[in-house]
Amino acid sequence: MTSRYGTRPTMKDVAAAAGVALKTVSRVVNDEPGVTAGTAERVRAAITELGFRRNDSARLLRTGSTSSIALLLEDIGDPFSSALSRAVEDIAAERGCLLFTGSSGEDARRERDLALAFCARRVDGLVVVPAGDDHRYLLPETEAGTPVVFLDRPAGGIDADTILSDNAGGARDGVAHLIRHGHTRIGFIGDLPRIHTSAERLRGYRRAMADAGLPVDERWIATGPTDPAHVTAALTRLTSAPQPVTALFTANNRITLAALHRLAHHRDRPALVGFDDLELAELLRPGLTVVAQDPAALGATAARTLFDRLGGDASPARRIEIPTRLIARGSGELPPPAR
Amino acid sequence: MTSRYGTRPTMKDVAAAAGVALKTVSRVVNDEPGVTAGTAERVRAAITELGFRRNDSARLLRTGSTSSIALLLEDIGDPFSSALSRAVEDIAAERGCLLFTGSSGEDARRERDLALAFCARRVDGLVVVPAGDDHRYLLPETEAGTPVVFLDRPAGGIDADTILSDNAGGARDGVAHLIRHGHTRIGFIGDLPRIHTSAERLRGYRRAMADAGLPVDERWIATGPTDPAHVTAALTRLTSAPQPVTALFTANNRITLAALHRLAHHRDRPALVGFDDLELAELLRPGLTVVAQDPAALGATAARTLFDRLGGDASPARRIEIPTRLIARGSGELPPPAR
DNA sequence: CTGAAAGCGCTTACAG
DNA sequence: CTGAAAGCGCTTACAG
Repeated sequence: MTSRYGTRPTMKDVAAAAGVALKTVSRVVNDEPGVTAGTAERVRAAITELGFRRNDSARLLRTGSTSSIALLLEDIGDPFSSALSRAVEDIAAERGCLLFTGSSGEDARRERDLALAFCARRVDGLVVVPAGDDHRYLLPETEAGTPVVFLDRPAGGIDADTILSDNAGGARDGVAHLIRHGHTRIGFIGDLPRIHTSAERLRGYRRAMADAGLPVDERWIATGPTDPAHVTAALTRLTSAPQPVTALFTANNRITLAALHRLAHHRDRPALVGFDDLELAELLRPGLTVVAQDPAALGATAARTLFDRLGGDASPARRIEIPTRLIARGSGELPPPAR
Repeated sequence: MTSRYGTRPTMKDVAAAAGVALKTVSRVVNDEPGVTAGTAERVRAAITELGFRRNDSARLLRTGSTSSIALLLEDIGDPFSSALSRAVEDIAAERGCLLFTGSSGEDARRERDLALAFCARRVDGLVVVPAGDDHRYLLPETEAGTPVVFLDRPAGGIDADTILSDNAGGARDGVAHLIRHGHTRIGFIGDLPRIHTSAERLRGYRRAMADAGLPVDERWIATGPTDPAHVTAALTRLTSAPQPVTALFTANNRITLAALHRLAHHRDRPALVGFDDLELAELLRPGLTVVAQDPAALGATAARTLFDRLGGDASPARRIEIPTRLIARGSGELPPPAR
């Protein structure tokens, strides 16, 4: 143990200790053929004695690939992002790839800074959950051969692989479910309409209503910020109108949560279907009926697409929609009040 | 745009294009002084024209630090791990550090492989949520100057900074809460006792009972695997004995979840306090009373400790306990049945 | 089977 | 103000 604190032995040190050339050490470390058993033994002894461990960053600089990819999320701390991460990590691990993760916090500027920082590290590829809507800043990177796959939301200004949930189809299914249970006046509470997922879910709502031949009163549709105060206000407006809605479709988990809080003390609860599943949904009374996304499939598909590109797939950019699943647990099967 | 696909321009290319030396390009890229405005302008033009972006991996090889740290979790996909990640990422970002994350899946072997892979990349430091109980494999790394901070569970065979929840104190608070509400026969359902957090929480249970002068019947204590089947069996045993317990302390979120499922159809529900908070806990009827950990504080403290070490702090290894918080919502305030 | 030289893309240390 | 040389820790390409 001669290593001074903070100084690591290099192949050069090992070579000197074993009385061989650098290249011979490299051969032993990498299990390359062409080293006598005796020489290899001497080298291994020196490696153990010095506590040598190969510097992979140096190795990878020479090699050209970094064996790492980056995943840029909205917020690694939320359950949806973390489920995506796990799926991406598993696929990366199969390929011997390490994973950088980073959170944009919905800030387009931070998304850009992080993405470019990852590219500057020369990650082999990038999976991005977009925060902003202009991704032309990534064009030089993709042109230089760093593949980028967009996840959960579409990118702007760049033609690249995109993996999305079937937002419109899922919302349509959820609303159709409410219609099947006798509802005709159905409210929609959603996020800002400029957000792609939000617009798609609203489209699904309209489609379900149209498919059933039901008219839509525009006052039944509330889009805007998803903080509890706004959601609560929208909910009150929809349920206390002269002709109140008898059912609600809440278009994401934050909205569903706020609505549940508001409805907890509500008599004559409207039926409710939410987009996104929640942890204790089946333990509520009534159980919460949801349109669940499949984050594991989203993440895995994004990662596989990325590795396909790294493997040389040069076909046109793909756009893949992952199906959602309706889980009926009670709240979506409440009948409308008898008139 | 002369970049061929897959080939990135280097400082050498920029230098040639601008008709200057490599070093001058470096100066411009790094905003170092000592370049005339005109020269700098020529260099910048060449950078833009070629689409040059500095290779930070190469830079960092020369510099010695990688400006990255790694966080090794049990499973990035679970809410506790992801909350830790976010906290660590925020502190790392303040320092301009990128974050590798990886999941051991509770497998000691995988923990080791991942930790050493990160060390081989020469991350500046490592935060590890232990899966195994022998971490001597990290001794050469810490000796070589790579600081390691252990999080959520203690390490084995290595003297290093450790950040833990106050598991014993939290469990004691939860059980004392049940005692204050009139319970004397209180069941404990916990994980395998060889797991540190599990043993500590059991210790807290015993302490609360002893502090109140209450005897403990060993049949009230069930430790073992935390799959729903085992938990349900334990629960049935505890609540259907001749002298059943009137209250339960469930020692982690998986156990609490399984217990809630089992109790949903139960008349004369026992009071319940769970260790770990759950997302919809306050919307249940009764609301779920919990002892909540503070993953944000755990992660932030671990990351700060790591950066203290990187900043040169060479004081003895620290062991920091983060307080828990009792959140009363109803289930823990149910009285024992009148006799 | 073994090794000396060149190079991955940068920064450091020094000279003009 | 500018640059030529050496070096970070490895691998590649080639020679003996």
